[in-house]
This record gives sequence, C-alpha cells and structure tokens, in this order.
Amino acid sequence: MKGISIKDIAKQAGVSPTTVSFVLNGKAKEKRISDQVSKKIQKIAARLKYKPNQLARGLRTGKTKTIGLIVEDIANNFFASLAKVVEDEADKYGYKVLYGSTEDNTEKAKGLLEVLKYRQVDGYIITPTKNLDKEIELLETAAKPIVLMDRYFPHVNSHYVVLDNFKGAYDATSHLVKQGYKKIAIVTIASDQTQMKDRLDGYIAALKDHQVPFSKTLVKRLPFELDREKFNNEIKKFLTSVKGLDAVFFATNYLGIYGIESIRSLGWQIGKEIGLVGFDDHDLFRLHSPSITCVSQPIGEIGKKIVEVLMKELNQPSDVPQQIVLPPELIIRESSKLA
Amino acid sequence: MKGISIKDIAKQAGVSPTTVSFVLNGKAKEKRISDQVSKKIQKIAARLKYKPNQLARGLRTGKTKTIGLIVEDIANNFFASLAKVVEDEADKYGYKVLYGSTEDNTEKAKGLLEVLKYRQVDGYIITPTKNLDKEIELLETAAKPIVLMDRYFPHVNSHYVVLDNFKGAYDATSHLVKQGYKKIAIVTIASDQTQMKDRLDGYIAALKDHQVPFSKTLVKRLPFELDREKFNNEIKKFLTSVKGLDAVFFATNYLGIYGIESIRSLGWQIGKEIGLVGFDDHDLFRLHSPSITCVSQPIGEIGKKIVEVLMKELNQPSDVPQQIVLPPELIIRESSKLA
DNA sequence: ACGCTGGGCTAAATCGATATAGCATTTTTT
DNA sequence: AAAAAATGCTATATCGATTTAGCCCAGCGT
Repeated sequence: MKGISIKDIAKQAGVSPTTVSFVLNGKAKEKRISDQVSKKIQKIAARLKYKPNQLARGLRTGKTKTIGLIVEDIANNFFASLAKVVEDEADKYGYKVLYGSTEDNTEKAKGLLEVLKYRQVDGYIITPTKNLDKEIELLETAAKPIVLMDRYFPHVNSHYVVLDNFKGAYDATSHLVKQGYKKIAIVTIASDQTQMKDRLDGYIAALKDHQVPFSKTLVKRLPFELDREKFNNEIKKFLTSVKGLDAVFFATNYLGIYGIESIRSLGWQIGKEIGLVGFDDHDLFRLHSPSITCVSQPIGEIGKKIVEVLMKELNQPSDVPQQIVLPPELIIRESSKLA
Repeated sequence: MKGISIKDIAKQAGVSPTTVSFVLNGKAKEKRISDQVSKKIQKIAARLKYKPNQLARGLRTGKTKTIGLIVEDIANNFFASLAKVVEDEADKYGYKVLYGSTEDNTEKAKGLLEVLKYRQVDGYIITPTKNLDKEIELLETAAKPIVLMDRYFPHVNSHYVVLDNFKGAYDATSHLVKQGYKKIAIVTIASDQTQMKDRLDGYIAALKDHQVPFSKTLVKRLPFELDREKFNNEIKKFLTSVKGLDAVFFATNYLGIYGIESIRSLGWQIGKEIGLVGFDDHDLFRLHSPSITCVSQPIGEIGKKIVEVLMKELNQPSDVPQQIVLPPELIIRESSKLA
C-alpha cells in the first residue's frame, strides 16, 4: 500500500518529476511551465489524490510542518484547553503538533527538547521549567523559532505570550481588600519563574497600595512536586498558623482546588469566615457552593496569539522579539463575598 | 546547525557509513563486524551524541516511530488524562504522539486520519466517531495497526480497549435502587455507539433485575453538539417533565456537570430530593457539596493497555484481535444518599 | 597450486521530493 | 543573418539512513 508519488504523476502526464514538483509547488509561472502542462498535472494530481510524502519533503527541505508543544502538564485543564486551541490554530496553517509534558522537571524538559529536535520540528512552543534558559538560548541559535508561553526568562530576549500575572494577582487582592477582608494570605508555588513571581508581586503591591500591612508570614510557597495529601496538609498547617487570617489567594488552579479541599476539611465557611480567590477558571470554581472567585486567563486568545507569533517567525523571522502580555479577567463569585 | 550524521561517524572511525549503520542498529554480529570496529563506532557515536535523523530513516524504512492519537476532545478531562498516560507509555518504547480532536464529528475524524496517514504514523489509537467504521476497515488493510478506545464497532474485528460500560451503568443504577430511589432517569448522549448503548443497556438491565418499572419517558438522549446553555435547558425541561422523579444517572462526565448545574438552578436538593450519579471522576464531583457519586474509569490502566496492545501489534502483528474490557469502579459519595 | 569457505567490510541503490544547472528550441534584437 | 534572449522543460545531485549485493583476503582441504 504505497502512496502516489510524484513519479506516478510524471509518468501519467508524460513529463519529468521536476516539472511536476514545480507545478505542485506553485512555481509554474516562475519556472515557465506552460499552462497546458500545468493544468494537466494539476488534474492528474487531483485525480490520484496525491499527497506529498512529508518525510521526503522534510528530508530535503528541512521543514517538517510540525511544531513541538511543551506544556507543564497536559492533564491540567488549563494546558489541555490551550493545547486544543493551539492544535486547531496550527492546523489552519497546515501544521501538526507533537506534544509533551514536563511535570515542571527540567530534566524531562531537556529530554523533550532533545526528541523534538531530532524529530526536526520547525518551531517550538514551550512552557519553560526553571534553568531551561540555557537550552532555550542554544536552541535559538539553531534558527528554529521558539515561543515561550505562560512564563519567560527576563534576561533572555525571546518571543513569548503570557498573561499579565501581576495584574491578575493585583486585581484579585485588591478585590479582597475592597470586600473588607483584613488579613489576606497567598498560597503559591515555590518557584522563581516569572508567572509565580509576578503573581506574588502583584499580591504584595495591591496590599501596599491599599495600606494593608504585609508580612512574610502571609506567604506560603509550596514545592510543585507534592501529592494531593501533602498539599492539603501543608495548606491546612499554614492556614491555621496565621492568626486573624480571613482571606487567601491561591496562585494556581490546582492550588485553588487543594485549597478548597483543605478549608472545607477544616470546617471553615468559605466566603464568610475566609475569603478565597483562585487562579484560572474551572467547572469546580463555577459550580462549587459557594462558587469561587478567580482570575481567568483568556485561553482562546492566548492560543491564537501563540500560533500567530510562531507562524510569523516561521515565515519571516525578525530580530525584534514579539512579546505579548494579555490581560486577565477577574470573575467575581461568592467565595469573596464577606457576609 | 546540522546534526551529526552517520557519515561524520564513518569518517572519524575510518569506516564506511554502511558499517556504522550496521553497528548502531545492533546488527554487528549478524553482519560480522569485528568487536574492535564495533566498539570504536559505538564510542564515537556516543561522544558525538549521534541521533539518527528520523526523517531519513522513516523515508527508507517506512517507520516513523510516531503514533497518531485521535480523541473526542483533548480539552475534556478524561481524554486529556488519558493522553498523558499514552504519551508517557509510548515514550517508553521510543514513540512520539501526534494528536487530534474529532469533536465527535466524522468529517473532522476523516480529516485527521488523512493527515496522520500521509504523515506516515506507524499506528493509530482512535476514539471513533459514528460511521468511521468504513475508514477504519480501509486503514486496516494498509497494515498499520489500529487500536480503538472508549468505543468500538461490534461488526468490525479490530483491536480495542474499552471500559465495561454496561457494568458501570448497571452498578450505578443498582446502587441508586438499593439506596431507595424509586424513579430513576438517565440522561445520555443521542448516539448509537457502543459506549453509550452499553450504558443505556446497563441502566435498563439494572432496573429490570430489581423489578423497578422502566419506561421510555425516563430516558433523555441529547445531541452532542449542544452548547452549555442548551444542555442546561434541555436537562431542566426533561427533569421537570418526569413526574415523581427522584434520581438521575448522567452517562458522561460533561452531562454530569451540566446536570449538577441544571438541578441546582431548579433549586432541588441533590441527594435528598434527587439522587445523582455521574460518569468519570472529576475534581468537581469530589468537592461538590454534596459530593457526587460516579462511575470511575481506570485511566492509568486503560492508557497502559492501549499502548501495550498497539506495541504488540507493531512488533508482531497477529490475526486475533486483542479486545480488552476493563472494569469500572463505582465511587459512592453523598449525591446518592437518600435522607 | 587450486578451489572453496567464511570473515570483515564496502559500493551503490533506494526511499520521495526539491534545487541547481543547463539543454534544446524558438523568438527577438540589431 | 548572426547574436542574444526568452521559452519550456529535464537530468542529476541531494537530504540521511538502510539494504542488497558483492569484493577482497586468509585459511583450509586435497
């Protein structure tokens, strides 16, 4: 069951494979192939349902029409939804997607990059782990475009599409303050990457701007690798340790979920006894009782922008990095209604 | 920035590319290459970090070490989680995954198959849409292994890995009966595919076995393509139309979610006024108040089996189809506690 | 000394598409 | 009418790895 090759068409049309190639690549005019021959070839190609062998083409041209998508965790709702958008958008340009999850593990990320590299993807969409900056810079010298997402390296001059995480956290915290909460904590991931740093900074800035006293004891930073039980235990331990605490901002979607679980197992009333804001929207946040206020990312727009940036670079690489920061939306629900 | 090729190694070792190829493919013995030369080549290859160009290899051998994964919707928690398992498992065998979502649309599915075919994937993992049986059979003649998942075609003799959907629905329904619910409805997707048919059959069989009267008015079948609002409206309309209704079984994860939303907007008390069982576990089901009883699929095991079956076929195709049916687990929570 | 066997390796073809260089004609220019 | 230019197409090399056929040499038997 071999496919139709350019040779088959050439034979049927009584011309050389070269001519067929020219015609099918739209170079008929440029290469001065007559309209007659050109049309004949088109017709035969259509009739035989010719599809170029991407391997052969890729081998010769170095282009595989494939992009690599590296996310933190494809099972996480945010990344899965984004992956779908990316897939759909890429498809519009004729690109397919190879994906992988890093689990926020740099070694795994390096492994993925390695594989994608020798699979010759044309470009990369990467949710970087920390310390991946070296690899990224190295990769950039290979002239394959890279678009970072969700986070980036401030000292690396790369393309990226991210959320305005500072604003997201700032708005969330300001909202809690305005609602009347007095002592607002943040539970975040122990990471110095931009997305986490910005969220923490936004939280702190909002407190400052509203003259709410800030203290380091209000910040809990947890390692990414914990399992559910450990997350819950740590969160409970922290929440009960802060005296007078009346609101908490969870800086990632899964922390929010663990947070809800923890608070409930403590028997506290979400909203009244303790205000709560999560990150990224989720069916759980929408349908929980009480429903959960959250900072929502415009997933569709993010995905579109990512692919748009990548395609632009693929077609006409520029020296100026495209750095796009999209605004979050604060979705206000019951969990941040004091009384 | 070109990669290291077999020629570079050959040059450094002072042998021909052929020899290098033999050695690196483990055919040293068979092809009678001396241990000396063999070791030398190995060493050089390791030092240069040689990685074979998959395009060139694929072009020559017809094997791309890539598998195609077609799911219904990668943004759906169940499929996303499964995709991750599949990716991890496939990686162990050195395979990468190209994926796509059908949205349960046969035309989209055909398009995906087309693309994957001319991308020369070595094998397929497919969540088929209805009427895709023709394409699947056609594809099978191409000697590329195919494993169906989640659902299958009874009249097509293919490999598959699915859940025992009948048992899942049977157990869920029996559980509701034993809890004392008297009038139990089912909300499902209007689809004649096996997974949906089996769930409906399991529901009906359980009612019969427990001598609970069944009537067609207890069954609501909704089209897949509705949006959230329409789903909610339809569900509400249905639930209020059944007199004496006191429990409902939602046959897919998203229907369960819409179900919760609908019931709440009707102001009914889940558990007491209306028993509820969902399908597939979800953070929402676990953390909802009251928590939601559901039929849970063993995602890890399913993913592992799928890849295992596919790899077996890839290495030594057999005539007997491997058809695997895994047991569901009923997770009992508060939504099915009467009083 | 001649043929035969087996060990150790390599030349060349191949997969399918593309890019480069260039070969006949015909047409235009001067 | 000779030179130059344009037209319309093709032969061949190439991407990198694999595979087939087979070369050369040493050692063995007779």
